Amino acid sequence: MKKPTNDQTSYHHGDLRAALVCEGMRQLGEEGVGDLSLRGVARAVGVSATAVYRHFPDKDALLSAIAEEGFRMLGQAQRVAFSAAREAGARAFQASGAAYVRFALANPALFRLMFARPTAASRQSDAAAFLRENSAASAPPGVDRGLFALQAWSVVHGLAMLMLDGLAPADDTLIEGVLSATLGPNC
Amino acid sequence: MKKPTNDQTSYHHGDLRAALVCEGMRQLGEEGVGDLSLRGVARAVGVSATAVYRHFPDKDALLSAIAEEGFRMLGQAQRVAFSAAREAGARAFQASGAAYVRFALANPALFRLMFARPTAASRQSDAAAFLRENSAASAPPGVDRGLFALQAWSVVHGLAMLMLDGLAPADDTLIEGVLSATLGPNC
DNA sequence: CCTAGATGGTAACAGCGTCAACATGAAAAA
DNA sequence: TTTTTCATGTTGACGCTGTTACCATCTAGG
Repeated sequence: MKKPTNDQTSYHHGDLRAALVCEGMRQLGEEGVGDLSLRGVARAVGVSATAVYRHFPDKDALLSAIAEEGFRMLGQAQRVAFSAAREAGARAFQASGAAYVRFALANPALFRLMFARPTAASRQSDAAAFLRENSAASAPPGVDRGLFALQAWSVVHGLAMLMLDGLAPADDTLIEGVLSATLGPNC
Repeated sequence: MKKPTNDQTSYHHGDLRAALVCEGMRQLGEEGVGDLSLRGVARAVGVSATAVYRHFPDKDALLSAIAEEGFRMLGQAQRVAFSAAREAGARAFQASGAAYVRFALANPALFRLMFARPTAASRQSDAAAFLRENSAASAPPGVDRGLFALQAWSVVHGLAMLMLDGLAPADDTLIEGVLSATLGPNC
């Protein structure tokens, strides 16, 4: 058979690496980052703990892989929101910012994991690239593009974190309000 | 003797709780949050691991106490920067914002710990109170005070996080630039 | 067909957070 | 002063964790 088998009877798993990342992502949806154990993920996938080491050098690498997948999801959420906006330009950019915050609120543990690691491969992430590219469309004239992008990113990231910590109410109207105030009243 | 003894010979420690928080804070300055173990802190203080449980119900409580101390330090850093500013009002408020970011950069692991826990007693923290109180002085007229405070907090918090993760260069000029752009050009 | 290498499992290690049971000593009660 | 009490510290143990060394199995290529 050419396709990888998924039978429980087969000795080899087929695509264990993907299964581990997937299961890890799933467990992040139910518990916090601290409750995520290498052994637990392996157990859930139905494989011995040490099998993980055939695909990841250590636990941290597995977490990084999960985080990387998270960044991919976040980037896509931003792009979807951007495209879905009726008007292009500044308004669409704000929509992508709101999507950023909403993603964090919808996936608290994952979002925390993504940014909780200095080791992370988050540099030059998908989400970051999106922000840098599209912020220019919304930057007011005469303002440094890079500075504006960083400012926008800071606001959405900070707002997401504060709402995640319960330091600000996770209110959709509030998100729009803060973003409008930051990105300029011309929205 | 009326004073608590600090001799290594004495069975009772004197003020173990404070010593544990202090040592935990110290270790946070050298390693990451993940490398901080209850046993390790107890060992460094020269006490058995289970002695910790006379002062904290579990490890999480110890971490929360450390975080709480961190919030106290952060609040003070903001107040100092605010007072040190020559002009009062908006300019001083911006200075306190810059102090917020610099505190995060100076104490990366501590800052991460402070905000990495949904369980944290970070609600109604010292730093938060300061922001809410003093943001009014800098809010442009006609803008909702609460919204402005949240926006300002989001920017400094997000900027701190991004710089901590290496997603933005930890540049002092950059901090001032982003803050100026956000808090209004009237600074 | 057979062999080599990728992918899996077993057993064991030290370290972790935590609990139950016991020891100590300082301060209140006698 | 003597006695008792109770907060504080210790020992030993349990199950769990990440990780390693070594062995088993399957599958692809000669």
